[in-house]
Amino acid sequence: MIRIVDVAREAQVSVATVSRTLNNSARVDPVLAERVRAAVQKLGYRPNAVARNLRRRGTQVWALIITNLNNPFYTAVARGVEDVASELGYSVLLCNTDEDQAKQDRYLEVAAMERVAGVILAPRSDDSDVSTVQDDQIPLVVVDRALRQPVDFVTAASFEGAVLATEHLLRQGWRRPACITRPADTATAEQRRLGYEDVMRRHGLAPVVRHVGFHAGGSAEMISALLAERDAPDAFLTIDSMLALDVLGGLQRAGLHSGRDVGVISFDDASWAPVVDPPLSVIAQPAYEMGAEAARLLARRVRSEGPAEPQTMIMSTTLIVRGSCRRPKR
Amino acid sequence: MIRIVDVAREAQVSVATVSRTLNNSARVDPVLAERVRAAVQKLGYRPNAVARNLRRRGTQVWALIITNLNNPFYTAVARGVEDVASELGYSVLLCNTDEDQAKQDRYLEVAAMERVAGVILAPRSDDSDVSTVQDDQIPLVVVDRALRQPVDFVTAASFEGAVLATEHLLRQGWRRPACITRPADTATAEQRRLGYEDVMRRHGLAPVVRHVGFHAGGSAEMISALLAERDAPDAFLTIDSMLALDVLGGLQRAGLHSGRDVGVISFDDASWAPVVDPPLSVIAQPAYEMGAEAARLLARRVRSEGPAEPQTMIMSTTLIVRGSCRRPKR
DNA sequence: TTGTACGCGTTATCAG
DNA sequence: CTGATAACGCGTACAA
Repeated sequence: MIRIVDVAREAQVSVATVSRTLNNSARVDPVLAERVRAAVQKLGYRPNAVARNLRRRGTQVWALIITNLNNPFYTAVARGVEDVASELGYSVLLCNTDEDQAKQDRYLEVAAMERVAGVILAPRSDDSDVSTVQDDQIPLVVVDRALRQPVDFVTAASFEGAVLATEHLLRQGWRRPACITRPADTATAEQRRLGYEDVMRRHGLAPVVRHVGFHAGGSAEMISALLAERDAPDAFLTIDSMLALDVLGGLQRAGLHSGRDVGVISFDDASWAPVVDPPLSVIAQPAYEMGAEAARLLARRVRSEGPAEPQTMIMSTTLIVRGSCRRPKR
Repeated sequence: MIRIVDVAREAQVSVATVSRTLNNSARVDPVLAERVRAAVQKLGYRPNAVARNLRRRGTQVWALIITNLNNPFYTAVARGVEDVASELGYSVLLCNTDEDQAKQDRYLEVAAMERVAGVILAPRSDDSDVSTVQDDQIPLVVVDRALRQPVDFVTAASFEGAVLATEHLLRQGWRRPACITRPADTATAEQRRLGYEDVMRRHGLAPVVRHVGFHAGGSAEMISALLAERDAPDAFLTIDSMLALDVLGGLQRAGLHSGRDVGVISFDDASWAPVVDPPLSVIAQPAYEMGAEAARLLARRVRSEGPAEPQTMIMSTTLIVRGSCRRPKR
């Protein structure tokens, strides 16, 4: 490996001068600077970031910890984070917890040990423990799912989105919409369920709620069973696009058609939503922008800018009406 | 920040003993070891990975550089890599190049500077420059898309998959299948096109090929135009699932139905494939396993095991027949 | 403006 | 088995 001293020797200057030219950290005689650059070129020198980080007592790396890389919502968030990060000169350590609390804890531990400059976390549960990074004063921005404790937080208006969706369903004439959601310790899912139940209550209707674990496998049976009940739901609100897929599959097996026999609406505007038949109505979240905003907020924290109190940023959701909620007159 | 010396003082031992107990690198008197562990606990000590990496002259981090985080194929690969990595005690630096050669080069540079232990790369083009990591002797495994030069490489049988797909189309009675593919410097896309053309030629049919750039926007128009031609294709083979979405959208706008008016088959078994109407036939790649195998191969390279010559691993693809290729008798 | 020398926090070597 | 100490490669006071 070729070190800074090698460059210094080649350029006939001191290591300090090499360091200074490479980091523009002080004025350097243009002649020497040129010699340094030539030597760097000639030797193919590449600064050792590890040593630099040790000396600087800090890295240029962020950790982004999400629960499911297969969820297009999170990959969109990740792209938002990544774009802003690379713009600002940070690298992103992307960690996938698989909705596993233990894995999440391990990643937080790794982040702390690697002395990352900041962490963006989509927590598994609303009482996830984040003391690992907090104790080390590592800036943390929570994204998507709220934590019980006050922290910097970027999310979408889940409750309102669910209200929008449920009201749209009822407006079309569906009377027994069900809400397919995720475990109750998932903040976002819970907000959506509450929004749904709120509308149902106001309309004097009985909520029908089903919770589906993340490591599915059972949701297909659950949906088929639900469809076979005596007072089966006549519509569905699913709180993420993977659950929408499950419901669509269930309808298919039952020989039912959305936009005709049942209404379907889901959170997240997946890329396939406009292409299924009929196209799926959705509550879209600005996923990419959420990631980008979380990143910008983190950047401010890393630079210790802005107010000290935790910031919360709630981005609005959009109802996109397609065909899957239609209810023909009968 | 709390350092190893603080622990040593608290436990009334030397730093060497602390280090040894924490790394199990040598026998330590159980009594002292217990005192160390107690001190670690009490002080909340967490080893500084940056310092460790400097001293050990190496990290426990891999870089995974892919072209598009939104492509479910690559997220599946990433999961495979990540699972094996975390099993083996490595962290993964996930980088998204957005099909941008310059971004890819920057990430390779970052990987080299961060002294990652290894790199897994899905290159933008078949003549991407990987000398940045090769010069520094950083083990490299290329995944999915081949490079012109010999390197460790894990991929799926693209040519054969395309042959399978095209023959299936013809078997159903379609006579003018078109191939919608990606730029010709994308090794995998090119293999698929060649497989398609090979079958067409053997059947004495004229190939119809369209290349679509990655930053789409134009593919919708292209497909609509293609559909409007005099001798419009009566079937489509798309080489990835995003192109399939484009084709399905085009058919929808043209009022055509797959599995009736046209046949459609695509590479990659996306999660939505079984749910569109009719369900989409596909050539499935073992994406997760490809990632896992690439990771295992990289792990061997990092440990300098196995033969020195570049290894190539070609995993087989599977034709999954659903409804989208059906051709009713007329 | 330049160079020398020390320290960042660990691990590994070498005496004891 | 333990402890003192020299690296690891870089950035930056401080002195020149």
